[in-house]
Amino acid sequence: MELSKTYDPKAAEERWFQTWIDLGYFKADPDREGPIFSIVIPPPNVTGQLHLGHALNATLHDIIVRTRRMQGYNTLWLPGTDHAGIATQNAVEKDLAREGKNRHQLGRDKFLDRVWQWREEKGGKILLQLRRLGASCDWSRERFTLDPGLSRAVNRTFVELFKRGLIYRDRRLINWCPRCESAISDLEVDHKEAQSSLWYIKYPFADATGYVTVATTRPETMLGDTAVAVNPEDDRYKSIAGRMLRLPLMGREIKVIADSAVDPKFGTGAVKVTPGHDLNDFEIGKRHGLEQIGVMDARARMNENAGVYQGLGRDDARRQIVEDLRAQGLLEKIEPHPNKVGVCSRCDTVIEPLLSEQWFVRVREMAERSMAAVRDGRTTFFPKRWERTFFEWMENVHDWCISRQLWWGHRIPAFRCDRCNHLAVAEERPEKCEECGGHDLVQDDDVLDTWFSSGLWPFSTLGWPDDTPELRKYYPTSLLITGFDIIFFWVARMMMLGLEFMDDVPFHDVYITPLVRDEYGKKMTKSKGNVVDPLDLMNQYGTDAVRLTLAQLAAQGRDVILSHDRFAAARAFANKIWNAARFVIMNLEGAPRPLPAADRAQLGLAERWILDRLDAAVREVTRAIDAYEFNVAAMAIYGFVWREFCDWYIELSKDSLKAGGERQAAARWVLVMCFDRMLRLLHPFMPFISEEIWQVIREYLSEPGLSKHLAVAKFPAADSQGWISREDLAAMNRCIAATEAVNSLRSLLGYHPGQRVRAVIRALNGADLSTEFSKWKPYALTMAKAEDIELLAPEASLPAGAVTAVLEWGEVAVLAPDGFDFAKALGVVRKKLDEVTTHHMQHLARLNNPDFQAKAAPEMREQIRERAAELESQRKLLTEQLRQLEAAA
RNA sequence: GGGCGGUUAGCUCAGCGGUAGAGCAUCGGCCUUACAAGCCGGGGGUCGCAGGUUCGAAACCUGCACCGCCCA
Repeated sequence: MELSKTYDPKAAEERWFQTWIDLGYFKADPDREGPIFSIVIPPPNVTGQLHLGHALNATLHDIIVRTRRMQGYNTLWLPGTDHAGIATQNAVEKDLAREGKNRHQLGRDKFLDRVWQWREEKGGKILLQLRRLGASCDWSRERFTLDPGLSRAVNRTFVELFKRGLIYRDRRLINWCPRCESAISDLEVDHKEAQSSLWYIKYPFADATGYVTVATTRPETMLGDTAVAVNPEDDRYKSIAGRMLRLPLMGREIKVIADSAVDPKFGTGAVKVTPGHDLNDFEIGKRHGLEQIGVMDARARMNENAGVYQGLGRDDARRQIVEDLRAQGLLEKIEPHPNKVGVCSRCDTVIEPLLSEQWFVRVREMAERSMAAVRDGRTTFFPKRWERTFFEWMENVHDWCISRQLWWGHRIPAFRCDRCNHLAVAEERPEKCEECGGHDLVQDDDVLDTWFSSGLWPFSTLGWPDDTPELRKYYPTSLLITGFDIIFFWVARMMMLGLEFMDDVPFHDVYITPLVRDEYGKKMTKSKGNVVDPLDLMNQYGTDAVRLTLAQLAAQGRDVILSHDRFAAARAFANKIWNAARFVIMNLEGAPRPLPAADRAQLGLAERWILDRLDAAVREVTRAIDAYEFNVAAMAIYGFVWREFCDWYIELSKDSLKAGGERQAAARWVLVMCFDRMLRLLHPFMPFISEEIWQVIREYLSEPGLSKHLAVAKFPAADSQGWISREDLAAMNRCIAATEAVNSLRSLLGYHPGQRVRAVIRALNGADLSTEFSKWKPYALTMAKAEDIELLAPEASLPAGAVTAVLEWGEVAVLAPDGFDFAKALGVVRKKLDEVTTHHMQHLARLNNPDFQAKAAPEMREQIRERAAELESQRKLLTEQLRQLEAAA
């Protein structure tokens, strides 16, 4: 097969993904034997578009999933999306608005039809994008939170929690988005810095004997005031506690109360209390039995409790109220005041704390169980420190408001009897009222928070509440990979609900991915316009290169900062592998298929060395993946492929390949062997190019039961016997060091790259390297383009007219060309001498330090002593060398 | 206000108690038939600052500065 000169990612990407799917490689089979590895995708928003966070997340998922699959695990990676209540409803409402319509005109059923239609046409695009990335999910098991099965799980959960007394209904102050016209959870409120004002308002005493000035950031809510509060320790106000005030504009009488929650340093130290519109005031109100008056409606317009202001929006009301207070002489002053306002994380509208009747989940006990599970290590976070974040939130968790005043979502399974007002909570609509037997049952209008259904994801997707083989086999899942911003929203909910309903944690490990930032370290957001589209990157660099780059950048506990250079480097790497493959394949021309295995006892030093290096890479990559050190794994493969296999072994193999016979056969076998295992190692990171190449290599392999595709081939394991002795490994390292020294000298001496040179080597301290030298001399000759390299006797002197490099174990000298200006070499030698001298001094200082002698570990003392001796020899050689150069120059 | 993380070569990051590393970029030399998305070679860092612990600190402790994030 001919391979083109550069790698074309497009062709391979299109070819293989569909093949893998068609052959069902990614399908999980609960009946299969083997250890289990299961993972459910953090369901992206059905409205979502792939961004780099998803791309990173999916890449890491795929790396570990492919690895486990190749390692023979019974593997499940289950994909899907969530219905994203507010986001999706917003998207469709926007479409409607463009047509000049709104959902109320359509009515609930028609509107829902429309959302489903939208979902069919535009939703779930992100899953296609994940396929493009190569995600090896079991696509036949794709789930959606509003699927019938998952909806049944939601109903069951709701009813059960209700029965267990963990779901209740209550009227309290909740975060209300006046644009979405729905309650939202604390977590869906973002706090934004705003430059606001502090209004100082005079509240006259009811008996007209003066006034108290209160400071407020929200004058419009004063219409709902039911008290003014002061701190009981505040001497300024001690005398007025208990007196009555007349609320301006409204005229009703309110009391001055003392409550320690009041901060005497804020404003005047006296604050208005509005239990109907402020969470703190709500708490104060409860303590003092104050009335709660809501003065706004669902769209944050003033309501019937707002007197003459009824009908005004809250901003207009504020202006009007301030105006009226001013006119009545009750506005003392206005001060600028930086303030944090809560806004809806979905639509940026300022949140209104609103009194309303909602459904809540009591989470305390479930939170305790979740924390215990993490404390016991039944679930472990990577990196570990995120456990703290998890605990902090769990410890301070409030009951979870789960009802949303939306249409798109799971409708709450609660039914109210029109006749007797009895409320029944049931999975299915009851035939008749269990109290009065009436037939007019009205289902609750509200739907559930999307996270309520997402919280069931690890088991609802596996068939719960039915006892399915999937559920039994794949729950608890092995691993969850997600971003830290989701720990509260989702991880916490899954933990609570998993423990509550499955009596076991939903996952054993939680890997928290880094956050992806742009090249300037800024968070990518649409509003900043610095969003990089992963699909553009894939088109530009190839999917494999994007994946490898993301893996390389994913260091635990750090943000990922994008760099185009890194993507380009990964693309270069893909090309490097491609060309290495071309080399190997060209040299297999005429070789038998499969190749006969070489006799390992007959393998040369270089062959045993590269096989050993490969094993080292296999061990390191395996270890790193197990530890979720994706960057380390990626770099280990990169280093092996490029620095060891390509730079050294391929070059060394050329002589053997030319030699023909046994040597050629052995080199071919080693090349194929290395390439095969290298590709297997690489496959989880770069699935497309590895499969593309492997298909060609495969014909030369003779493994029993060899799979048709790399996607399901066995992941490599290091050879148990080992390929090389300690001595031979050291010898090969000396070969490499000597070669590098010769090349360095070639460059210093100004030899043309093609020109052959003569070099000599002399071991330090009388060591005899003659045996090993005979083994590696041919390699050094090739790699250093040397005409000859001679190993000198330890006592022999170096030839005149040569320049020397000093290594740890000896020196290497290359003859200078005619007319070489030796002065050029002086700088290099001086620098080296300085370096060695400095180190030598440091070592001597330590050895001469009595404390070091007394306290350092014996092995350390020995090590330093040896090293000092080595440095001293080097110093002598360099000094001598310098003297000679000075004489020659 | 409470908490977390970061600060190491121009850039992006490893290293986390005993000779300061990688990749990219940069500079010099090469079109050496696998690869110029390449090959060979070189330069480049008082490891944020100040104390402390230690025979020994980039690493451990304390404080500070700056950057980023989370929670209130």
